[in-house]
Amino acid sequence: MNIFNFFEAEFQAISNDLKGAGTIPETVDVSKVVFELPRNATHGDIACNAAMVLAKQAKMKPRELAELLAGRLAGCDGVTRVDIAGPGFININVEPRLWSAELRCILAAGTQYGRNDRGAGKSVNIEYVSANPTGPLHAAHARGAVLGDALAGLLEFSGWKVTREYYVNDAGGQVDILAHSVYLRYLEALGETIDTIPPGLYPGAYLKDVGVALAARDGDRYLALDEDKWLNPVRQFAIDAMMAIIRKDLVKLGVEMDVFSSEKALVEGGAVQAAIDRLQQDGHLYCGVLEPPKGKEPEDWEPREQLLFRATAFGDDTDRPLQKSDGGWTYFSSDVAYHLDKLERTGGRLINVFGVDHGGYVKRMMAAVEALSGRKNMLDIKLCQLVNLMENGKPVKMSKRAGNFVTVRDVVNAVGADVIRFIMLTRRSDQTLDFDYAKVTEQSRDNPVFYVQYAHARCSSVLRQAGTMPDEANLDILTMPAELALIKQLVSWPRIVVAAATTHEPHRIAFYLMDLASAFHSLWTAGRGNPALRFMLDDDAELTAARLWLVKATATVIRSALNVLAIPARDEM
RNA sequence: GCGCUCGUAGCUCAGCUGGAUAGAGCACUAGACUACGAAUCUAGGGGUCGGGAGUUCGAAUCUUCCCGAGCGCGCCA
Repeated sequence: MNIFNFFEAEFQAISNDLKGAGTIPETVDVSKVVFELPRNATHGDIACNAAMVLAKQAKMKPRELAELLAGRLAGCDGVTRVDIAGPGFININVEPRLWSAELRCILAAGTQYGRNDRGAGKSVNIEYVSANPTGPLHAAHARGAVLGDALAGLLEFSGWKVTREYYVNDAGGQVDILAHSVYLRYLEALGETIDTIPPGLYPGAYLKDVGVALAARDGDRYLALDEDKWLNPVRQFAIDAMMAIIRKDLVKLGVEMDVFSSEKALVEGGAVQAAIDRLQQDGHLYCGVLEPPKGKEPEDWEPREQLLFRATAFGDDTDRPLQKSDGGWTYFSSDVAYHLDKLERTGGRLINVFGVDHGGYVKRMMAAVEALSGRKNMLDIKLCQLVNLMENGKPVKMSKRAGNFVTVRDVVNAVGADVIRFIMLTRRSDQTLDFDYAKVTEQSRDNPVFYVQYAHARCSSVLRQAGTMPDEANLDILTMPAELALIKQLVSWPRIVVAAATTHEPHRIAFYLMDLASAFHSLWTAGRGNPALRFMLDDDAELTAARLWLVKATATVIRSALNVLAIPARDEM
């Protein structure tokens, strides 16, 4: 039993008791009452906000209610003192044994410590990366990849049934351009001289290999054909080649998708028409003329009547067109179909990880999912800000026009997947992030990956030197402030998981790991100045045993948290 | 013009969905080394949380209006 859950359960009993006695009304809602570690350690071991949260409902003054509750809480097992402070905080001090009991839970659970069942086995679909199949993943894609993947690990750790999904935009104009670009390289492979790649086509050298491979497989059969004859096979070949590259890049990053969904298959299977029929039936569509956007009117704007989705009924700023002037579907309408497909397949919630450049797309997608599902909050969209690649503080130059950009593969080869996975989570996802090659491989406090891994390596080092672990230890004797500070940090892990999972914010795990590492490094160094604080003591086998278990628990929690991020812990640096 | 994401220490950023005297790291100052028990740690100075108004016991957090930055705004995806 988690110490916080213990007090929450005790509080539940106390409030029921008070309700029964008529001291507080039956209707009082205690769901916002929390027991937590106070920010300031001088405020005791555990703080409770109940008096402030419930004062209005109970029609009592916060301090008065606090007095009442404090009296009851003082009677709970292990409580040594209860104070009331500030506007009505109830600060509880407990016997150290309550903390060491938690330590035993950690050791019993191993790296499963922190897991919870909030998801209750329900399905959630996370769509991320979904880069166009027109080239290798570039560095900016890595952030979305890591965010989505960490989120997936986090939600699994919280009891959700997670599907990791990549949406392949293999229909539409971009892949036609790809096909034309590859066709040029194909001609080149067959001996024709290509001076310059015409503007509008993909100039990247990575397409040369694709042209060569196409020539090797199919020979010169497309040479004399008209475009409408070669376009389909060349396009398919190119898309397959690009997706093979992208999958390899993802594997290098440690990302393994469960599902790759094809836009082309969706469209050809009639899913768009089906989705539109569905919206039509439910009365969400109409034909109308859109106002041009104010302030920035496109030069070629022509008012025209078109099929529109009534997105404004679901909070969007304007209604959204579903059909292009040439009669084809807009990207939005195939995306509507795709989200309907995901809703039906998943039978649960959806999460999309988008780049910031798709920010303007969020409202209409939320609107569409609400219209399709008939429910709010079925879709959460995480926007991923830009990554600035740096080398010793200076931006890395990239020339898009020449087609040479820094790829995910380049970065993985330079610094390793573990470093990328961690560093990408050292900022909130909606904050821009500087990724400095030099700094992220530095072996110092400046580099959070190193700092965390080093803490784990130090734990391993101690355990190595100790040899075998003592079978039993009296953990109740771990009572020094620095020890208790570390234990409290360890005990926080399950709550971090819950908070990060419910807010869909995996960066909290990275920050937690840094805090935990800091608490451990601090305790470690304390032993330097004061030999009595060392983990292994020649003259005190009992304390040594207890401290070894503390070290073991620390390593366990670090490993558990790194596991969620799919980063292996290291035993040596 | 409208919308989205932001604005927190000199710099880079957290802030547990409204809680206590707003926290870290870097840098700066002063200290601690028998190197996997110094790749680290301890202590110190440093703030009008962009600005105004509002909501309430209580606001960095919620509402609203300004200022500033980035992104987006039918027939690209």
